[in-house]
Amino acid sequence: MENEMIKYLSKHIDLTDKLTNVIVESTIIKSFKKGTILLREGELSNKSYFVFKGCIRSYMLKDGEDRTIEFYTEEQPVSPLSYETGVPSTHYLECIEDTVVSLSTAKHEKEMFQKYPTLESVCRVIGEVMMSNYQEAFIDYKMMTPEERYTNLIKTRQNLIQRVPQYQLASYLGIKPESLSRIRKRLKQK
Amino acid sequence: MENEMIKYLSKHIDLTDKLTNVIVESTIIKSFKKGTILLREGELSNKSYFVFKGCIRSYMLKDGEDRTIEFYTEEQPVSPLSYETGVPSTHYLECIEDTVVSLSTAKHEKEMFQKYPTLESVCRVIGEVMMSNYQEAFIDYKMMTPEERYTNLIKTRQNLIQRVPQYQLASYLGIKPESLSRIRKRLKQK
DNA sequence: AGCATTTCTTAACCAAAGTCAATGATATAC
DNA sequence: GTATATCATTGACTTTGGTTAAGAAATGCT
Repeated sequence: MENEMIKYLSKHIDLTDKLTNVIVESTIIKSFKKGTILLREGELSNKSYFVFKGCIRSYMLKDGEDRTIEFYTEEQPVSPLSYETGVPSTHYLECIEDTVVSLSTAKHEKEMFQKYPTLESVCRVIGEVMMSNYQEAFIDYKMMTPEERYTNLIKTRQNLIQRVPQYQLASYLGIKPESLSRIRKRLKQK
Repeated sequence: MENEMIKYLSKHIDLTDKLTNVIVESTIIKSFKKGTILLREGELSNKSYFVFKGCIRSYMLKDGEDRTIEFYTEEQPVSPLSYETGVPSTHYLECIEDTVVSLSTAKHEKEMFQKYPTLESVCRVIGEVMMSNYQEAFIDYKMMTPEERYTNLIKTRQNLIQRVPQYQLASYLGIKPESLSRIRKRLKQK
């Protein structure tokens, strides 16, 4: 399991053997059953995750409605906003499949950063890459129509479409389930 | 001018006097005339900016149309995606007013990080806060209708509405100028 | 397996944004 | 200061998504 995490980190920076060991040894692995809520609205989080297997969905309630913010699947890091800012969470984190993650706490992370400054560099770089990805996702969202967003999702995250219920996909795409149904119908006719 | 930058950094972390001095001394200040293009599609950028005065607009061309991604005004940092990733830029950076910025290059930044590791901490923390803000902006965008986005903009960035031409605002809100016109009309009637 | 619940699709109708085209209003250039 | 560009508004019409309600399909539970 840890190997996947090292593989992920290595994509962004050259890890020394020593650092690799430190990471592997201090990694805590946890499993959660489908349906487990990892974080609720109003709660503080001091945990961040790295998904090895399964899927975590982040969503919020607006006007009583469930709106998906993001799906985190294999090899994706999950760091709740309130992890960084200390502000109570506005959104939920839910395992929508049986999920295996590694877990890290803010305290533990801080200690590690002090012991191994290169690790902080790693995290800064990764943070910046995540930031870039996020910016790009936002831009894409803004530039595309719902239909384009759906066809784009088919291209970029084909597996999500199989794994995730339509109504969650719909809210992820910023539309109602009925509209997603219509879009699918429209596309079939082409 | 540098004071504003120190003020901004201090919001996120306690700066030592020494670090403050280092930052002030190594700051390069530049002025650009309205209309100056700082970065073009396809170019690589190794520069990041911090806006003291004026406004930088980032936009891209999609189907020959000019779509605004973001407006950067006083006290906002601007770091092009390609600054981090080394990938040619997909978007433009344009000064839509006479603009004064501080400038930092990737090379200079790297040197500074090696000399002053705390500075890297500062940047990591700021990066994470920016990431949070960005995530939140994205979520807001997804959760709101165009009309809500416009009224929200009035609340949060009133000055933008005065400074920026309607058609740029429209593309920033993800709609056509005609629709923004209609939204404004609708709101007046209330 | 059989029943209940949840999720997905369809249809009719409404509201809002896109499109196209024309007209006013502002800026900008000369 | 006037001519010219650009930008903003308006109107008629189209397209697409939201809403509501119904029924079909899938899933869960005992």
